[in-house]
Amino acid sequence: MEKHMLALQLSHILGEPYSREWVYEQLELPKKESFGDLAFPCFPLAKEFKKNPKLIADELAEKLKHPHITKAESAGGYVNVFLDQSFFTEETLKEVLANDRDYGSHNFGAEKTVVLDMSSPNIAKPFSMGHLRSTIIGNAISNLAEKCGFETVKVNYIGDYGTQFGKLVAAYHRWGDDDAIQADPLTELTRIYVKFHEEAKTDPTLIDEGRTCFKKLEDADPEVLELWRWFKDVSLQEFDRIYDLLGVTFDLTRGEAYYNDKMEGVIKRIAGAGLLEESDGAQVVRLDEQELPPCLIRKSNGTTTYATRDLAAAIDRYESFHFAESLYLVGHEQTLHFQQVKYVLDKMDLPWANDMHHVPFGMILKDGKKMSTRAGKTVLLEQVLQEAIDRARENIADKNPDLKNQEQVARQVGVGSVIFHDLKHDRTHDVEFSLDDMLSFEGNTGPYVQYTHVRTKSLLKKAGYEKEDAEVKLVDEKAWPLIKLVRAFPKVVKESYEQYDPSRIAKYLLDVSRSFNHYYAHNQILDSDQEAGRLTLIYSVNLILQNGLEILGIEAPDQM
RNA sequence: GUCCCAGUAGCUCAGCUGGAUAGAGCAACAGCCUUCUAAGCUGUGGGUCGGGAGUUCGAAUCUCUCCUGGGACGCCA
Repeated sequence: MEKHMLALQLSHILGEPYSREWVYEQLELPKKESFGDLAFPCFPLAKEFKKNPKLIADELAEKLKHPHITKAESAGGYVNVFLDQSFFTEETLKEVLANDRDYGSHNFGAEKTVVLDMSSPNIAKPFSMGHLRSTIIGNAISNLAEKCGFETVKVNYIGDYGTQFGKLVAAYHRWGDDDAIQADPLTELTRIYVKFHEEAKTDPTLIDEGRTCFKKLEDADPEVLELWRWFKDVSLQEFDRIYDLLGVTFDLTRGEAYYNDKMEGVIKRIAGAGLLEESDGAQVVRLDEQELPPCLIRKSNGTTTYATRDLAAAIDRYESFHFAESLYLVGHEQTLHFQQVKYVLDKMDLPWANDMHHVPFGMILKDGKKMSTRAGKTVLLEQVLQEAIDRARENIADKNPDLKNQEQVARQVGVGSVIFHDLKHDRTHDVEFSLDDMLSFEGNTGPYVQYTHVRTKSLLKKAGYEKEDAEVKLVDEKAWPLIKLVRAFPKVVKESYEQYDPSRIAKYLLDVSRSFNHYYAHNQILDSDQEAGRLTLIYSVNLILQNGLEILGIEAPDQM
């Protein structure tokens, strides 16, 4: 609101050709506290006025008068504006108290549904760090969507189909060991899957054998079907353990195989729309106008592809949920695939195809290279989580040995550090895997934010703070940077959702934490002359940290 | 070969869709616990924003080009 206010004032002074909107776009947040709270650069005006920007700034600063602006000064071609701190402090604290737990929420998503395709691990393969990104980012975006008023449907689209399972079955026929699979399913299944690919290097007939086995699966051969079910069951059990640890739930867990009997119908629809063409014995949809390679619908041996299944799934999702947005939390490397799927639906005259968005993310690299199951080069998420929890436990024993619920807090902090580490990075960038980095509890980390939350909680508890007798008046120059951050929260939530970018929340929480800790270290809060007002500020910070961590899917313990 | 993405401090990353002296954290070094949890705070050192050209009042940010790394490019998903 202060930005609109200033834009209006400046536009008024400048006159007709300079609209409020234009001025609003020009306004910036100064980089330094000493430059005030808002700044208007005068360089664009210099040319038109044929005047030195400094002179323009001088004049504007002189003319700018408003009850809620305490000072306007000209510096380096800018008009630096200082806001009335006590007025805006009071406004901010009132706003927080009025909304309380809903502070930062919006309702522009009301009556609309967002479907998220997330996590989507492949059965018979270990849950890797790569799946973590999809799970964690998807979960956070889902939480953001709910903050904005949307209904969400989280779908775990399990990879339980395709030639890879033919290969797995073929591998099982050769080297399968039932006892070993019972004992440690994913490890054993991965072992024979890796072995299959190694052997296939010298014996290419194995690949055909795999394809044949998949064909049998698609034709519902009882023996193959039985194996497939078994692999699937044991895998899902393993995945559930991890979802429990992460605290992530789904509204729908559905495998690709679910769409098996819907394939022919979809293919008929595509053909009916006159899109299907024969090519090298396979059936494809050409996407020449989009300058994309054709989308493969049916392979030459008659089996379907994952594109076909994604098409069937997309149609099914629309018919089930009539989504406003359908998001796919899937790695960067599948960008082309989702473009193809979208265009095929578009060509089928399904207008909602435009509401589908691939939300890509970068890969987790090991020594600068992609980690691949086939090469047996993956880092297992569960081991990482356990290691994180162990380190958190050691920390507690060292720093707060009398803490109650140590095991629970160790879990919250350990898991929180892993989740936060993932979410603080720009979604689309690749990240180099580093255990030490991920399990660090100092600096820009999840535990740092959690610890800050604990501090606010502890202050409120000690003071016996009650929201009912909150004081919204606070004159405290030192608190101003923190107040400004509190003010920004709703906007950060909105932008974070619109950009599908949880890292904005993570970075914001670090800013809030840093600002709070600085304030905390330099100002007495309890038993100070403005204790009541300061506590309301602490309450606001507490609310934001708790809310923000919740959005990221991280728990906030009261003590640690 | 074609297309896409990235390159910022020793390391990991920010940099708000073109603006003021490019910022955090880690690591290193030096301080701060008889006061609200030291998982914290304060300070120091550390940069040719991959190279080059262009656009303009102004470029880490936009355009072009080159270098480097990564990814994708119908019968894997």
